[in-house]
Amino acid sequence: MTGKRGRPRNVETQNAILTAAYELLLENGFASVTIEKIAERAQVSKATIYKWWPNKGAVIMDGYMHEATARLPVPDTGSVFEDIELHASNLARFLTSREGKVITEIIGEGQSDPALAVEYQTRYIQPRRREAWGIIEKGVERGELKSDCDIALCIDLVYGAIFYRMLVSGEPIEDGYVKRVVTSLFDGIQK
Amino acid sequence: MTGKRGRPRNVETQNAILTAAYELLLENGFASVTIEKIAERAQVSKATIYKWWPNKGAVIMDGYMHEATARLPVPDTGSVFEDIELHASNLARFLTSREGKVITEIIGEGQSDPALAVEYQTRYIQPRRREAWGIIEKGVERGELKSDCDIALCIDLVYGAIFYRMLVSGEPIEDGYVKRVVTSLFDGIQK
Amino acid sequence: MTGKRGRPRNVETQNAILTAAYELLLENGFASVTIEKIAERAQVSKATIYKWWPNKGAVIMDGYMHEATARLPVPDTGSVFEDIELHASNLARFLTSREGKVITEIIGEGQSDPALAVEYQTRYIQPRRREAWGIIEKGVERGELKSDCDIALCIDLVYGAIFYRMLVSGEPIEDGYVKRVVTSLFDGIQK
Amino acid sequence: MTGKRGRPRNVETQNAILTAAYELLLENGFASVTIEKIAERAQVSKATIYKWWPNKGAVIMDGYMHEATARLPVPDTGSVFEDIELHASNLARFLTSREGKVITEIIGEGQSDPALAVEYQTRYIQPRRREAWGIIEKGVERGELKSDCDIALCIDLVYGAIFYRMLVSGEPIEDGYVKRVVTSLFDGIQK
DNA sequence: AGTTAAGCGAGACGGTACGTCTCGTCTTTTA
DNA sequence: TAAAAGACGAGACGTACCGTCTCGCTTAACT
Repeated sequence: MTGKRGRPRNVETQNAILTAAYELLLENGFASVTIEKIAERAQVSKATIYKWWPNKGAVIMDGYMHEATARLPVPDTGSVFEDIELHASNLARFLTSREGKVITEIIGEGQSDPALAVEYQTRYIQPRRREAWGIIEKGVERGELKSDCDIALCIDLVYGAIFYRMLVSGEPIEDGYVKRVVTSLFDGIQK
Repeated sequence: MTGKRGRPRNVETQNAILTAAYELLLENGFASVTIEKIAERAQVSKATIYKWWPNKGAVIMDGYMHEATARLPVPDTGSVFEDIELHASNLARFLTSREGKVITEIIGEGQSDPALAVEYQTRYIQPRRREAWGIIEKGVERGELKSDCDIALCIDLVYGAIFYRMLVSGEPIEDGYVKRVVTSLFDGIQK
Repeated sequence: MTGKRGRPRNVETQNAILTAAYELLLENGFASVTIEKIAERAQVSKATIYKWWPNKGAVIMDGYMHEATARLPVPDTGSVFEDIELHASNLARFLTSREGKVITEIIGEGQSDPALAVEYQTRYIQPRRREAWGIIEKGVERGELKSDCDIALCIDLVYGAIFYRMLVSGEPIEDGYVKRVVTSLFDGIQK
Repeated sequence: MTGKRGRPRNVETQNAILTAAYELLLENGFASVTIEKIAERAQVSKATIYKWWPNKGAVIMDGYMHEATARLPVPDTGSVFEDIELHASNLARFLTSREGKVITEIIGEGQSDPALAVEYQTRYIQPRRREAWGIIEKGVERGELKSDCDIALCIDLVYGAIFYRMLVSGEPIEDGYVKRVVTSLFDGIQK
């Protein structure tokens, strides 16, 4: 009775939409991506897009996750310090790239669109956090970090500093910045 | 010869515009504020608005700075730890308020609008940073903090963590969070 | 071997479509009947409708002929005057009813849809004309009317006046109108 | 206070819209005229059209009245018979022309659009009726017609027959048809 | 006092995108 | 093999804002 009745969804169509959305995103930035332009480029009817996504944010987010390039490897050198510095540096480098700029725009849009915020949190931010969590956990197990170390908090501190520069203060993330962040946190700043 | 010829600018008009912009901002959020609605509420012609501001972001930013309530006091207890914890807690409390939500929306919009980004950086973020800078500087002078302490970095770490929760991870800023942030940073996390 | 292979055509389906079309027609008027709504109400696929009818006009016309209520009786009192007056009065009364309104809408649509026009002419108008023709013919045979009477023209005059009020001038067809029409035509208007 | 405030309406714009509407009407018929196409051809924003007309029917009706060619002269030969026959023949000839076909479409559309119906009745049909009224009235005054002649009814009969052929029965209006209509009506059909 | 330049409200306008609707076609599965 | 379910491209709908552009009126400073 149930199962698959009717004409099945055309995967080509979906791909065309997501690809078009991503291309436009890279070309012109979030603000000037339009459902109309996506439809035109993907050779697709607007109605088809509205059938499968509730709004612009959702299509773009999906397009981003669909097209965005390969996952960065999670480092495992045997040293928490080096691992976390590598992982955070990779993030910083990515955020300043053409592709990375795009997720800062998505995050920006998410400030006025709770549904979009949930999307990027679960699909982009949390996976990244889980990687960092594993790195730090191993550091605790190896005895490199205090045994009562609050891992979530450490993540907030390191990655917070990077996002803060990108999203809030606008200052550039110069060479060695991440290393200084991690050093300060590891050693503490108190005399 | 140049001087002031013609009818002078009406200050009432400017105030009406800024107030209307701010009210709409609080009522409906950044995304649904429009120049058209501002003009209607302020009993002002759209052209008048466009004459004095280049775009929506600028009016709203100005409206925000014009109306936003009293400055928070900069604490000075004699202890860096306590001062920075108080200052950051005030910020955190503010950001989670109705009024504070509004600047996260402005920051969000700034991700796709460089001019707006410059505005909130110079008019909101940098003043806050200067306050924090003063607090930390005094801590260094008093010998509470390492003498080679990188003050800008410390600010990034503390305030970055808070903004990160607000803008990026979406996790709530629970009671005691700021204290834990400052403690971790002061003591370091290394064994 | 050829005969009837596969699933046979379902008569229920046809009825459901025609009934649905007619119901929607009565409820909302011609303009807001859509193939989509017919399909939904008849629990039928749109493709099935398109398989059997070329367009909306055709389904509605068929639905109308399928469902429209009993034929009016053709009067035969022995007097042309009375017969034609009765027949035309019946038409006038019908045209001003809920159901009758519907065919004026169909005729209206027919002005931009030649195929539909042919349909209602052959299936509705011409049968009515043939009835009138019979009535008048008898009047000629009985010697009540001039022997060289142009029957088609007489029909045009009587029924034309009624349709003219309905479709063109928009004036109501008040009591006694039809009688006055027939009287004027029988007696002539010349002094 | 009242009078002319704000930028005045651009007459060129209105003309462009009405002309475009009329051209499209002649080219493709009522059914395929589109607000979108009118806007495109008139180099005008859709919003401007919607500002001044409530719907497609209204623009087209206005376009028709704006562009439609010169009024036909009202004949005055001294004979009612000849005058009415001329007047009705002119109408018949017009209705079968390219331009005339267009008002039968408008009348058709009016069957599902009461506002449009009121428009063409007051702006097209009633003026024509008033002309015919004058012709017949003079005939009564001259003693050519019965003194108790119901003028409105006479108009219904003559013009009704013509519209009936155009809108309802679909039969062509051949040469001499109008003369036969008027003759039958003048002489009566009764023996 | 008269002239002149600018401020300003009202509102028209071309343009662009929105999200919805219906059309008519096409592609599956089910009976 | 007929039919339902339903995906799909096309394209019009009517609405909302954008940013620009007349208008005509006001208001002051400069003649």
